[in-house]
Amino acid sequence: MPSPNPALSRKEREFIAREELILKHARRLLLEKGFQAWNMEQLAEAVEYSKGTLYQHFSSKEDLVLGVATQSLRQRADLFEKATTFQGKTRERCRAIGFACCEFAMAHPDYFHTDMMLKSSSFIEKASAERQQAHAFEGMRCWRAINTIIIEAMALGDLPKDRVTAEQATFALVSVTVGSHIMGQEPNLKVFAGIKDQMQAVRLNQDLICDGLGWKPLLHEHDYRATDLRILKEIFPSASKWLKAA
Amino acid sequence: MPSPNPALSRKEREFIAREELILKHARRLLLEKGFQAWNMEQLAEAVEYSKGTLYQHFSSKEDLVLGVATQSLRQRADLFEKATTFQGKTRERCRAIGFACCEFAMAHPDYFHTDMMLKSSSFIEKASAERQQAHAFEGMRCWRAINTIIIEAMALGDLPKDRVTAEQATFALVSVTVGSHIMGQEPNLKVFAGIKDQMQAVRLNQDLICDGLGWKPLLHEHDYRATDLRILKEIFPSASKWLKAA
DNA sequence: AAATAATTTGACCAATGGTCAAATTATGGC
DNA sequence: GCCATAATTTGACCATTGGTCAAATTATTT
Repeated sequence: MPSPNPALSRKEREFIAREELILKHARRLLLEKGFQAWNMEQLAEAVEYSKGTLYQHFSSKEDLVLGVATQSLRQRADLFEKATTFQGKTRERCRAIGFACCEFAMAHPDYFHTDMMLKSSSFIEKASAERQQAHAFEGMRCWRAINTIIIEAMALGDLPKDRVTAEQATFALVSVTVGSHIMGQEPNLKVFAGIKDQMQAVRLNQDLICDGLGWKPLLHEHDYRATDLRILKEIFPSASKWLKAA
Repeated sequence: MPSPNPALSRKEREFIAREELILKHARRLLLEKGFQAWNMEQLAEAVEYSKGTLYQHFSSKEDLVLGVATQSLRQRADLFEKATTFQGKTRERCRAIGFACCEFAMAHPDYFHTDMMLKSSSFIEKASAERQQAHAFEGMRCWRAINTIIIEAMALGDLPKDRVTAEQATFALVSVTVGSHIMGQEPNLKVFAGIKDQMQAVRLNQDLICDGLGWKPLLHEHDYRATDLRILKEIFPSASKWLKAA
Protein backbone atom coordinates (compact mmCIF):
# COMPACT_ATOMS: atom_id res chain seq x y z
CA MET A 1 0.00 0.00 0.00
CA PRO A 2 1.74 3.20 -1.10
CA SER A 3 1.30 5.98 1.41
CA PRO A 4 -0.08 9.30 0.10
CA ASN A 5 2.60 11.63 -1.14
CA PRO A 6 2.22 15.04 0.54
CA ALA A 7 4.04 16.74 -2.36
CA LEU A 8 0.97 16.19 -4.51
CA SER A 9 -2.10 18.39 -4.48
CA ARG A 10 -5.40 17.16 -3.09
CA LYS A 11 -6.70 16.78 -6.64
CA GLU A 12 -3.76 14.66 -7.64
CA ARG A 13 -4.07 12.52 -4.55
CA GLU A 14 -7.76 12.01 -5.21
CA PHE A 15 -7.01 11.06 -8.79
CA ILE A 16 -4.49 8.45 -7.70
CA ALA A 17 -6.80 7.11 -5.02
CA ARG A 18 -9.59 6.73 -7.54
CA GLU A 19 -7.31 4.94 -9.96
CA GLU A 20 -6.46 2.49 -7.23
CA LEU A 21 -10.14 2.02 -6.47
CA ILE A 22 -10.83 1.24 -10.11
CA LEU A 23 -7.92 -1.17 -10.29
CA LYS A 24 -9.07 -2.88 -7.11
CA HIS A 25 -12.53 -3.56 -8.47
CA ALA A 26 -11.22 -4.49 -11.91
CA ARG A 27 -8.92 -6.99 -10.24
CA ARG A 28 -11.85 -8.53 -8.38
CA LEU A 29 -13.93 -8.81 -11.55
CA LEU A 30 -10.97 -10.28 -13.42
CA LEU A 31 -10.48 -12.87 -10.72
CA GLU A 32 -14.16 -13.75 -10.47
CA LYS A 33 -15.10 -13.67 -14.15
CA GLY A 34 -12.03 -13.56 -16.36
CA PHE A 35 -11.79 -10.94 -19.09
CA GLN A 36 -14.97 -11.27 -21.08
CA ALA A 37 -17.72 -11.87 -18.56
CA TRP A 38 -17.92 -8.30 -17.27
CA ASN A 39 -18.15 -4.91 -18.93
CA MET A 40 -17.11 -1.37 -18.26
CA GLU A 41 -20.63 -0.39 -17.23
CA GLN A 42 -20.58 -2.93 -14.41
CA LEU A 43 -17.18 -1.75 -13.30
CA ALA A 44 -18.40 1.87 -13.35
CA GLU A 45 -21.31 0.89 -11.11
CA ALA A 46 -19.01 -0.97 -8.75
CA VAL A 47 -16.73 2.03 -8.26
CA GLU A 48 -19.71 4.40 -8.22
CA TYR A 49 -18.45 6.53 -11.07
CA SER A 50 -19.63 6.69 -14.65
CA LYS A 51 -18.09 4.97 -17.62
CA GLY A 52 -16.70 8.22 -18.97
CA THR A 53 -14.66 8.73 -15.82
CA LEU A 54 -13.06 5.30 -16.20
CA TYR A 55 -11.79 6.39 -19.58
CA GLN A 56 -10.00 9.33 -18.02
CA HIS A 57 -7.75 6.82 -16.32
CA PHE A 58 -7.52 4.05 -18.89
CA SER A 59 -7.52 4.27 -22.66
CA SER A 60 -9.25 0.92 -23.11
CA LYS A 61 -10.40 -2.18 -21.29
CA GLU A 62 -7.12 -3.80 -22.27
CA ASP A 63 -5.21 -0.86 -20.84
CA LEU A 64 -7.08 -1.33 -17.58
CA VAL A 65 -6.28 -5.02 -17.41
CA LEU A 66 -2.65 -4.30 -18.12
CA GLY A 67 -2.77 -1.85 -15.22
CA VAL A 68 -4.01 -4.59 -12.92
CA ALA A 69 -1.36 -6.99 -14.15
CA THR A 70 1.43 -4.48 -13.72
CA GLN A 71 0.33 -3.76 -10.15
CA SER A 72 0.64 -7.48 -9.45
CA LEU A 73 3.92 -7.79 -11.26
CA ARG A 74 5.33 -4.96 -9.18
CA GLN A 75 4.52 -6.87 -6.03
CA ARG A 76 6.14 -9.92 -7.55
CA ALA A 77 9.31 -7.96 -8.25
CA ASP A 78 9.23 -6.55 -4.72
CA LEU A 79 9.04 -10.06 -3.30
CA PHE A 80 11.83 -11.27 -5.57
CA GLU A 81 14.11 -8.45 -4.52
CA LYS A 82 13.28 -9.02 -0.91
CA ALA A 83 14.17 -12.70 -1.35
CA THR A 84 17.58 -11.89 -2.76
CA THR A 85 18.52 -10.30 0.57
CA PHE A 86 18.40 -13.71 2.27
CA GLN A 87 21.69 -14.46 3.96
CA GLY A 88 23.05 -17.79 2.75
CA LYS A 89 24.56 -19.73 -0.10
CA THR A 90 23.62 -18.69 -3.62
CA ARG A 91 21.36 -21.68 -4.13
CA GLU A 92 19.61 -20.94 -0.88
CA ARG A 93 18.92 -17.45 -2.10
CA CYS A 94 17.62 -18.87 -5.35
CA ARG A 95 15.35 -21.01 -3.23
CA ALA A 96 14.14 -17.90 -1.42
CA ILE A 97 13.04 -16.55 -4.78
CA GLY A 98 11.19 -19.79 -5.35
CA PHE A 99 9.26 -19.15 -2.15
CA ALA A 100 8.70 -15.54 -3.17
CA CYS A 101 7.21 -16.74 -6.40
CA CYS A 102 4.84 -19.10 -4.61
CA GLU A 103 3.91 -16.47 -2.06
CA PHE A 104 3.01 -14.24 -4.97
CA ALA A 105 1.09 -16.90 -6.86
CA MET A 106 -1.05 -17.64 -3.83
CA ALA A 107 -1.88 -13.97 -3.38
CA HIS A 108 -2.63 -13.56 -7.10
CA PRO A 109 -4.19 -16.81 -8.32
CA ASP A 110 -5.32 -15.19 -11.56
CA TYR A 111 -2.07 -13.50 -12.46
CA PHE A 112 -0.60 -16.05 -14.82
CA HIS A 113 -3.80 -16.36 -16.82
CA THR A 114 -4.02 -12.62 -17.20
CA ASP A 115 -0.39 -12.41 -18.15
CA MET A 116 -0.85 -15.05 -20.83
CA MET A 117 -3.64 -12.95 -22.32
CA LEU A 118 -1.31 -9.98 -22.40
CA LYS A 119 1.16 -11.90 -24.51
CA SER A 120 -1.24 -11.77 -27.41
CA SER A 121 -0.06 -8.84 -29.51
CA SER A 122 -3.59 -7.93 -30.55
CA PHE A 123 -4.38 -7.53 -26.87
CA ILE A 124 -1.45 -5.58 -25.51
CA GLU A 125 -1.36 -3.28 -28.53
CA LYS A 126 -4.62 -1.80 -27.32
CA ALA A 127 -2.98 -0.63 -24.12
CA SER A 128 -1.17 2.67 -23.79
CA ALA A 129 2.54 2.82 -24.47
CA GLU A 130 3.22 4.06 -20.94
CA ARG A 131 1.59 1.08 -19.33
CA GLN A 132 3.29 -1.30 -21.74
CA GLN A 133 6.61 0.16 -20.69
CA ALA A 134 5.78 0.00 -16.99
CA HIS A 135 4.87 -3.66 -17.34
CA ALA A 136 8.08 -4.49 -19.16
CA PHE A 137 10.01 -2.67 -16.46
CA GLU A 138 8.55 -4.71 -13.60
CA GLY A 139 9.08 -7.91 -15.59
CA MET A 140 12.69 -6.95 -15.99
CA ARG A 141 13.08 -6.48 -12.25
CA CYS A 142 11.99 -10.09 -11.68
CA TRP A 143 14.32 -11.33 -14.37
CA ARG A 144 17.25 -9.35 -12.96
CA ALA A 145 16.71 -10.64 -9.43
CA ILE A 146 17.22 -14.19 -10.68
CA ASN A 147 19.96 -13.30 -13.10
CA THR A 148 21.98 -11.49 -10.44
CA ILE A 149 22.02 -14.50 -8.14
CA ILE A 150 23.02 -16.77 -10.99
CA ILE A 151 25.90 -14.53 -12.01
CA GLU A 152 27.10 -14.44 -8.44
CA ALA A 153 26.75 -18.23 -8.17
CA MET A 154 28.92 -18.63 -11.24
CA ALA A 155 31.49 -16.19 -9.91
CA LEU A 156 31.68 -18.09 -6.61
CA GLY A 157 31.93 -21.46 -8.34
CA ASP A 158 28.62 -22.75 -6.95
CA LEU A 159 27.26 -22.98 -10.48
CA PRO A 160 29.42 -24.43 -13.28
CA LYS A 161 29.99 -21.99 -16.12
CA ASP A 162 30.84 -24.57 -18.76
CA ARG A 163 27.36 -26.03 -19.25
CA VAL A 164 25.24 -22.97 -19.91
CA THR A 165 25.56 -19.20 -19.82
CA ALA A 166 24.09 -17.17 -16.97
CA GLU A 167 21.33 -16.02 -19.30
CA GLN A 168 20.47 -19.54 -20.38
CA ALA A 169 20.27 -20.59 -16.75
CA THR A 170 18.03 -17.64 -15.96
CA PHE A 171 15.82 -18.45 -18.90
CA ALA A 172 15.55 -22.06 -17.74
CA LEU A 173 14.47 -21.04 -14.24
CA VAL A 174 11.98 -18.50 -15.48
CA SER A 175 10.52 -20.95 -17.97
CA VAL A 176 10.09 -23.81 -15.56
CA THR A 177 8.51 -21.50 -13.01
CA VAL A 178 5.95 -19.97 -15.33
CA GLY A 179 5.26 -23.31 -16.97
CA SER A 180 4.71 -25.01 -13.64
CA HIS A 181 2.32 -22.35 -12.43
CA ILE A 182 0.28 -22.52 -15.62
CA MET A 183 0.22 -26.28 -15.90
CA GLY A 184 -0.50 -26.59 -12.21
CA GLN A 185 -3.79 -24.81 -12.79
CA GLU A 186 -4.89 -27.28 -15.46
CA PRO A 187 -7.54 -29.38 -13.73
CA ASN A 188 -6.99 -32.50 -15.84
CA LEU A 189 -3.26 -32.45 -15.35
CA LYS A 190 -3.58 -31.87 -11.64
CA VAL A 191 -5.63 -35.02 -11.29
CA PHE A 192 -3.41 -37.21 -13.42
CA ALA A 193 -0.20 -35.89 -11.95
CA GLY A 194 -1.64 -36.36 -8.49
CA ILE A 195 -0.76 -32.81 -7.48
CA LYS A 196 -2.02 -31.94 -4.05
CA ASP A 197 0.14 -28.95 -3.22
CA GLN A 198 0.64 -26.93 -6.37
CA MET A 199 3.31 -24.67 -4.90
CA GLN A 200 5.35 -27.64 -3.79
CA ALA A 201 5.20 -28.93 -7.37
CA VAL A 202 6.51 -25.59 -8.67
CA ARG A 203 9.39 -25.61 -6.24
CA LEU A 204 10.24 -29.23 -6.98
CA ASN A 205 10.55 -28.37 -10.66
CA GLN A 206 12.78 -25.43 -9.83
CA ASP A 207 14.95 -27.79 -7.80
CA LEU A 208 15.19 -30.18 -10.73
CA ILE A 209 16.44 -27.36 -12.97
CA CYS A 210 18.95 -26.24 -10.34
CA ASP A 211 20.21 -29.81 -9.93
CA GLY A 212 20.37 -30.15 -13.70
CA LEU A 213 22.48 -27.00 -13.81
CA GLY A 214 24.77 -28.55 -11.19
CA TRP A 215 24.10 -25.74 -8.73
CA LYS A 216 25.88 -26.70 -5.50
CA PRO A 217 24.89 -27.90 -3.03
CA LEU A 218 22.63 -30.30 -4.89
CA LEU A 219 19.31 -31.27 -3.40
CA HIS A 220 20.62 -34.45 -1.76
CA GLU A 221 23.85 -32.88 -0.58
CA HIS A 222 22.27 -30.45 1.82
CA ASP A 223 19.46 -30.26 4.34
CA TYR A 224 17.25 -27.70 2.63
CA ARG A 225 14.51 -28.25 5.18
CA ALA A 226 16.48 -26.07 7.56
CA THR A 227 16.98 -23.46 4.84
CA ASP A 228 13.28 -23.43 4.06
CA LEU A 229 12.37 -22.86 7.67
CA ARG A 230 14.76 -19.94 7.83
CA ILE A 231 13.48 -18.44 4.57
CA LEU A 232 9.90 -18.64 5.78
CA LYS A 233 10.74 -17.22 9.15
CA GLU A 234 13.07 -14.44 8.03
CA ILE A 235 11.72 -13.41 4.65
CA PHE A 236 8.10 -14.46 4.48
CA PRO A 237 6.81 -14.72 8.04
CA SER A 238 3.25 -14.32 6.79
CA ALA A 239 3.65 -17.54 4.85
CA SER A 240 4.07 -19.71 7.91
CA LYS A 241 1.16 -21.82 6.69
CA TRP A 242 3.66 -23.62 4.49
CA LEU A 243 5.74 -24.87 7.35
CA LYS A 244 4.10 -28.26 7.45
CA ALA A 245 4.20 -28.64 3.65
CA ALA A 246 7.84 -27.64 3.35
CA MET B 1 -4.83 -34.82 -44.17
CA PRO B 2 -7.61 -37.34 -43.51
CA SER B 3 -8.72 -39.11 -46.67
CA PRO B 4 -12.47 -39.08 -47.41
CA ASN B 5 -14.33 -41.95 -45.82
CA PRO B 6 -16.41 -43.75 -48.48
CA ALA B 7 -18.79 -45.05 -45.81
CA LEU B 8 -20.20 -41.55 -45.49
CA SER B 9 -22.76 -40.04 -47.82
CA ARG B 10 -21.86 -37.24 -50.18
CA LYS B 11 -23.66 -34.80 -47.91
CA GLU B 12 -21.69 -35.91 -44.91
CA ARG B 13 -18.42 -35.72 -46.77
CA GLU B 14 -19.27 -32.24 -47.98
CA PHE B 15 -20.12 -31.18 -44.45
CA ILE B 16 -16.78 -32.43 -43.15
CA ALA B 17 -14.90 -30.82 -46.02
CA ARG B 18 -16.58 -27.52 -45.31
CA GLU B 19 -15.76 -27.74 -41.63
CA GLU B 20 -12.13 -28.25 -42.53
CA LEU B 21 -12.27 -25.27 -44.86
CA ILE B 22 -13.67 -23.12 -42.07
CA LEU B 23 -11.04 -24.32 -39.64
CA LYS B 24 -8.30 -23.68 -42.17
CA HIS B 25 -9.32 -20.06 -42.64
CA ALA B 26 -9.98 -19.55 -38.94
CA ARG B 27 -6.48 -20.82 -38.24
CA ARG B 28 -5.02 -18.36 -40.70
CA LEU B 29 -6.90 -15.44 -39.16
CA LEU B 30 -5.92 -16.57 -35.68
CA LEU B 31 -2.27 -16.71 -36.70
CA GLU B 32 -2.36 -13.36 -38.48
CA LYS B 33 -4.53 -11.38 -36.09
CA GLY B 34 -5.01 -13.22 -32.79
CA PHE B 35 -8.49 -13.68 -31.40
CA GLN B 36 -10.02 -10.24 -31.34
CA ALA B 37 -8.93 -8.56 -34.54
CA TRP B 38 -11.24 -10.48 -36.86
CA ASN B 39 -14.94 -11.26 -36.82
CA MET B 40 -17.29 -13.98 -37.97
CA GLU B 41 -18.43 -11.89 -40.94
CA GLN B 42 -14.89 -11.72 -42.27
CA LEU B 43 -14.44 -15.43 -41.82
CA ALA B 44 -17.74 -16.07 -43.60
CA GLU B 45 -16.53 -14.00 -46.53
CA ALA B 46 -13.21 -15.83 -46.61
CA VAL B 47 -14.84 -19.25 -46.83
CA GLU B 48 -17.55 -17.90 -49.18
CA TYR B 49 -20.44 -18.94 -46.97
CA SER B 50 -22.69 -16.84 -44.80
CA LYS B 51 -22.39 -16.29 -41.09
CA GLY B 52 -25.42 -18.48 -40.40
CA THR B 53 -23.71 -21.45 -42.00
CA LEU B 54 -20.68 -21.06 -39.76
CA TYR B 55 -22.97 -21.46 -36.78
CA GLN B 56 -24.15 -24.83 -38.09
CA HIS B 57 -20.67 -26.08 -37.45
CA PHE B 58 -19.64 -24.12 -34.38
CA SER B 59 -21.72 -22.96 -31.47
CA SER B 60 -19.65 -19.83 -30.88
CA LYS B 61 -16.47 -18.08 -31.88
CA GLU B 62 -14.82 -19.71 -28.89
CA ASP B 63 -16.01 -23.13 -30.03
CA LEU B 64 -14.43 -22.47 -33.41
CA VAL B 65 -11.11 -21.48 -31.90
CA LEU B 66 -11.17 -24.56 -29.71
CA GLY B 67 -11.71 -26.58 -32.88
CA VAL B 68 -8.59 -25.07 -34.42
CA ALA B 69 -6.59 -25.71 -31.27
CA THR B 70 -7.74 -29.32 -31.03
CA GLN B 71 -6.75 -29.95 -34.64
CA SER B 72 -3.28 -28.70 -33.79
CA LEU B 73 -3.12 -30.65 -30.57
CA ARG B 74 -4.04 -33.84 -32.43
CA GLN B 75 -1.04 -33.33 -34.68
CA ARG B 76 1.09 -32.76 -31.62
CA ALA B 77 -0.09 -36.01 -30.10
CA ASP B 78 0.56 -37.81 -33.40
CA LEU B 79 4.12 -36.50 -33.43
CA PHE B 80 4.64 -37.46 -29.79
CA GLU B 81 3.43 -41.01 -30.38
CA LYS B 82 5.56 -41.28 -33.48
CA ALA B 83 8.55 -40.17 -31.43
CA THR B 84 8.01 -42.87 -28.82
CA THR B 85 8.67 -45.49 -31.50
CA PHE B 86 12.30 -44.39 -31.74
CA GLN B 87 14.63 -47.33 -31.11
CA GLY B 88 17.05 -46.51 -28.34
CA LYS B 89 17.55 -45.85 -24.65
CA THR B 90 14.65 -44.37 -22.73
CA ARG B 91 16.27 -40.96 -22.48
CA GLU B 92 16.93 -40.98 -26.19
CA ARG B 93 13.24 -41.61 -26.77
CA CYS B 94 12.41 -38.77 -24.40
CA ARG B 95 14.68 -36.64 -26.53
CA ALA B 96 12.79 -37.72 -29.61
CA ILE B 97 9.66 -36.29 -28.00
CA GLY B 98 11.58 -33.09 -27.41
CA PHE B 99 12.22 -32.89 -31.13
CA ALA B 100 8.60 -33.75 -31.84
CA CYS B 101 7.55 -30.87 -29.66
CA CYS B 102 9.82 -28.43 -31.50
CA GLU B 103 8.74 -29.76 -34.87
CA PHE B 104 5.19 -29.07 -33.80
CA ALA B 105 5.91 -25.63 -32.40
CA MET B 106 7.54 -24.56 -35.65
CA ALA B 107 4.55 -25.72 -37.67
CA HIS B 108 2.11 -24.03 -35.26
CA PRO B 109 3.76 -20.84 -34.01
CA ASP B 110 0.49 -19.57 -32.60
CA TYR B 111 -0.54 -22.71 -30.78
CA PHE B 112 0.69 -21.94 -27.29
CA HIS B 113 -0.86 -18.50 -27.26
CA THR B 114 -4.19 -19.90 -28.33
CA ASP B 115 -3.94 -22.67 -25.78
CA MET B 116 -3.27 -20.15 -23.02
CA MET B 117 -6.46 -18.34 -23.97
CA LEU B 118 -8.36 -21.59 -23.73
CA LYS B 119 -7.23 -22.03 -20.16
CA SER B 120 -9.42 -19.13 -19.13
CA SER B 121 -12.62 -20.76 -17.88
CA SER B 122 -14.79 -17.91 -19.17
CA PHE B 123 -13.42 -18.70 -22.59
CA ILE B 124 -13.59 -22.46 -22.82
CA GLU B 125 -17.00 -22.60 -21.18
CA LYS B 126 -18.43 -20.98 -24.29
CA ALA B 127 -17.33 -23.95 -26.37
CA SER B 128 -19.42 -27.08 -26.81
CA ALA B 129 -18.96 -29.98 -24.41
CA GLU B 130 -17.99 -32.30 -27.27
CA ARG B 131 -15.13 -30.13 -28.39
CA GLN B 132 -13.99 -29.61 -24.81
CA GLN B 133 -13.82 -33.35 -24.42
CA ALA B 134 -12.00 -33.85 -27.72
CA HIS B 135 -9.39 -31.30 -26.67
CA ALA B 136 -8.86 -32.93 -23.31
CA PHE B 137 -8.47 -36.28 -25.06
CA GLU B 138 -5.69 -35.09 -27.36
CA GLY B 139 -3.97 -33.38 -24.45
CA MET B 140 -4.06 -36.65 -22.59
CA ARG B 141 -2.41 -38.45 -25.50
CA CYS B 142 0.57 -36.07 -25.29
CA TRP B 143 0.77 -36.50 -21.56
CA ARG B 144 0.60 -40.30 -21.82
CA ALA B 145 3.35 -40.47 -24.44
CA ILE B 146 5.75 -38.82 -22.01
CA ASN B 147 4.44 -40.66 -18.97
CA THR B 148 4.83 -44.05 -20.65
CA ILE B 149 8.50 -43.49 -21.42
CA ILE B 150 9.14 -42.28 -17.90
CA ILE B 151 7.48 -45.33 -16.37
CA GLU B 152 9.57 -47.57 -18.59
CA ALA B 153 12.71 -45.63 -17.70
CA MET B 154 11.99 -46.19 -14.02
CA ALA B 155 11.32 -49.87 -14.57
CA LEU B 156 14.63 -50.26 -16.43
CA GLY B 157 16.54 -48.31 -13.80
CA ASP B 158 17.51 -45.48 -16.16
CA LEU B 159 15.54 -43.08 -14.01
CA PRO B 160 15.81 -43.23 -10.20
CA LYS B 161 12.50 -43.86 -8.49
CA ASP B 162 13.47 -42.49 -5.11
CA ARG B 163 13.54 -38.79 -6.02
CA VAL B 164 10.17 -38.23 -7.63
CA THR B 165 7.20 -40.24 -8.82
CA ALA B 166 6.64 -40.94 -12.49
CA GLU B 167 3.80 -38.42 -12.47
CA GLN B 168 5.93 -35.73 -10.87
CA ALA B 169 8.62 -36.31 -13.47
CA THR B 170 6.05 -36.10 -16.25
CA PHE B 171 4.64 -32.91 -14.80
CA ALA B 172 8.12 -31.42 -14.64
CA LEU B 173 8.85 -32.19 -18.28
CA VAL B 174 5.49 -30.91 -19.46
CA SER B 175 5.84 -27.73 -17.43
CA VAL B 176 9.32 -26.88 -18.58
CA THR B 177 8.37 -27.51 -22.17
CA VAL B 178 5.28 -25.34 -22.19
CA GLY B 179 6.98 -22.66 -20.13
CA SER B 180 9.96 -22.55 -22.45
CA HIS B 181 7.81 -22.23 -25.53
CA ILE B 182 5.80 -19.42 -24.02
CA MET B 183 8.71 -17.51 -22.56
CA GLY B 184 10.71 -18.06 -25.73
CA GLN B 185 8.14 -15.97 -27.57
CA GLU B 186 8.50 -13.02 -25.20
CA PRO B 187 10.44 -10.47 -27.23
CA ASN B 188 12.07 -8.76 -24.22
CA LEU B 189 13.21 -12.01 -22.70
CA LYS B 190 14.55 -13.28 -26.00
CA VAL B 191 16.81 -10.27 -26.27
CA PHE B 192 18.05 -10.36 -22.70
CA ALA B 193 18.53 -14.10 -22.64
CA GLY B 194 20.34 -13.87 -25.95
CA ILE B 195 18.17 -16.56 -27.48
CA LYS B 196 18.92 -17.10 -31.14
CA ASP B 197 17.42 -20.53 -31.69
CA GLN B 198 14.28 -20.80 -29.64
CA MET B 199 13.83 -24.53 -30.17
CA GLN B 200 17.35 -25.21 -28.99
CA ALA B 201 16.53 -23.29 -25.82
CA VAL B 202 13.46 -25.45 -25.24
CA ARG B 203 15.43 -28.65 -25.64
CA LEU B 204 18.22 -27.41 -23.41
CA ASN B 205 15.70 -26.80 -20.65
CA GLN B 206 14.28 -30.28 -21.14
CA ASP B 207 17.81 -31.65 -20.81
CA LEU B 208 18.30 -29.75 -17.59
CA ILE B 209 15.15 -31.31 -16.13
CA CYS B 210 16.21 -34.79 -17.27
CA ASP B 211 19.66 -34.31 -15.75
CA GLY B 212 18.04 -33.03 -12.59
CA LEU B 213 15.93 -36.16 -12.47
CA GLY B 214 19.11 -38.22 -12.83
CA TRP B 215 17.92 -39.78 -16.06
CA LYS B 216 20.80 -41.89 -17.36
CA PRO B 217 22.80 -41.38 -19.40
CA LEU B 218 23.26 -37.78 -18.31
CA LEU B 219 24.00 -35.10 -20.87
CA HIS B 220 27.78 -35.28 -20.39
CA GLU B 221 27.88 -39.06 -20.21
CA HIS B 222 26.75 -39.71 -23.72
CA ASP B 223 27.20 -38.34 -27.22
CA TYR B 224 23.68 -37.13 -27.89
CA ARG B 225 24.74 -35.50 -31.13
CA ALA B 226 24.69 -38.93 -32.73
CA THR B 227 21.26 -39.60 -31.20
CA ASP B 228 19.93 -36.32 -32.49
CA LEU B 229 21.08 -37.06 -36.01
CA ARG B 230 19.36 -40.44 -35.90
CA ILE B 231 16.13 -38.96 -34.49
CA LEU B 232 16.03 -36.34 -37.21
CA LYS B 233 16.80 -38.84 -39.92
CA GLU B 234 14.53 -41.64 -38.77
CA ILE B 235 11.61 -39.86 -37.13
CA PHE B 236 11.49 -36.34 -38.53
CA PRO B 237 13.21 -36.41 -41.91
CA SER B 238 11.37 -33.24 -42.90
CA ALA B 239 13.10 -31.42 -40.07
CA SER B 240 16.57 -31.83 -41.52
CA LYS B 241 16.95 -28.07 -41.37
CA TRP B 242 17.90 -28.51 -37.73
CA LEU B 243 20.94 -30.61 -38.48
CA LYS B 244 23.36 -27.73 -38.27
CA ALA B 245 21.74 -26.33 -35.12
CA ALA B 246 21.70 -29.68 -33.34
C1' DA C 1 -22.50 36.22 -6.29
C1' DA C 2 -21.14 35.92 -10.76
C1' DA C 3 -17.83 34.21 -14.08
C1' DT C 4 -14.81 30.88 -15.34
C1' DA C 5 -12.54 26.57 -15.25
C1' DA C 6 -12.46 21.71 -14.35
C1' DT C 7 -14.75 17.53 -13.90
C1' DT C 8 -18.38 14.15 -14.38
C1' DT C 9 -22.04 12.17 -16.69
C1' DG C 10 -24.93 9.12 -19.56
C1' DA C 11 -27.18 9.35 -24.04
C1' DC C 12 -25.41 7.95 -28.12
C1' DC C 13 -22.57 5.52 -31.78
C1' DA C 14 -20.36 1.73 -34.19
C1' DA C 15 -18.91 -2.84 -34.17
C1' DT C 16 -19.94 -7.53 -33.60
C1' DG C 17 -21.45 -12.22 -31.79
C1' DG C 18 -25.40 -14.66 -32.44
C1' DT C 19 -30.54 -15.79 -34.20
C1' DC C 20 -34.16 -17.15 -37.24
C1' DA C 21 -37.84 -16.45 -40.68
C1' DA C 22 -37.62 -16.29 -45.42
C1' DA C 23 -35.39 -17.59 -49.63
C1' DT C 24 -33.03 -20.92 -52.05
C1' DT C 25 -31.68 -25.38 -53.37
C1' DA C 26 -32.00 -30.37 -53.36
C1' DT C 27 -34.75 -34.60 -53.33
C1' DG C 28 -38.34 -37.80 -54.52
C1' DG C 29 -42.66 -39.28 -56.57
C1' DC C 30 -45.33 -39.38 -60.61
C1' DG D 1 -40.45 -32.48 -66.80
C1' DC D 2 -43.14 -30.85 -62.89
C1' DC D 3 -44.79 -30.38 -58.51
C1' DA D 4 -44.49 -31.08 -53.41
C1' DT D 5 -41.76 -31.64 -49.71
C1' DA D 6 -37.57 -31.55 -47.14
C1' DA D 7 -33.12 -29.71 -46.25
C1' DT D 8 -30.02 -26.08 -46.45
C1' DT D 9 -28.38 -21.41 -46.84
C1' DT D 10 -28.85 -16.69 -46.25
C1' DG D 11 -28.52 -11.94 -44.43
C1' DA D 12 -31.55 -8.70 -42.14
C1' DC D 13 -32.10 -8.11 -37.53
C1' DC D 14 -31.26 -8.10 -32.37
C1' DA D 15 -28.78 -7.40 -28.04
C1' DT D 16 -24.60 -6.37 -26.00
C1' DT D 17 -20.77 -3.55 -25.22
C1' DG D 18 -16.40 -0.78 -25.85
C1' DG D 19 -15.74 3.85 -26.52
C1' DT D 20 -17.02 9.15 -27.39
C1' DC D 21 -18.41 13.77 -26.38
C1' DA D 22 -21.65 17.65 -25.71
C1' DA D 23 -24.16 18.98 -21.91
C1' DA D 24 -24.69 19.19 -16.99
C1' DT D 25 -22.63 19.53 -12.72
C1' DT D 26 -19.27 20.91 -9.47
C1' DA D 27 -15.25 23.53 -7.97
C1' DT D 28 -12.44 27.69 -8.10
C1' DT D 29 -11.49 32.43 -8.71
C1' DT D 30 -12.54 37.21 -8.83
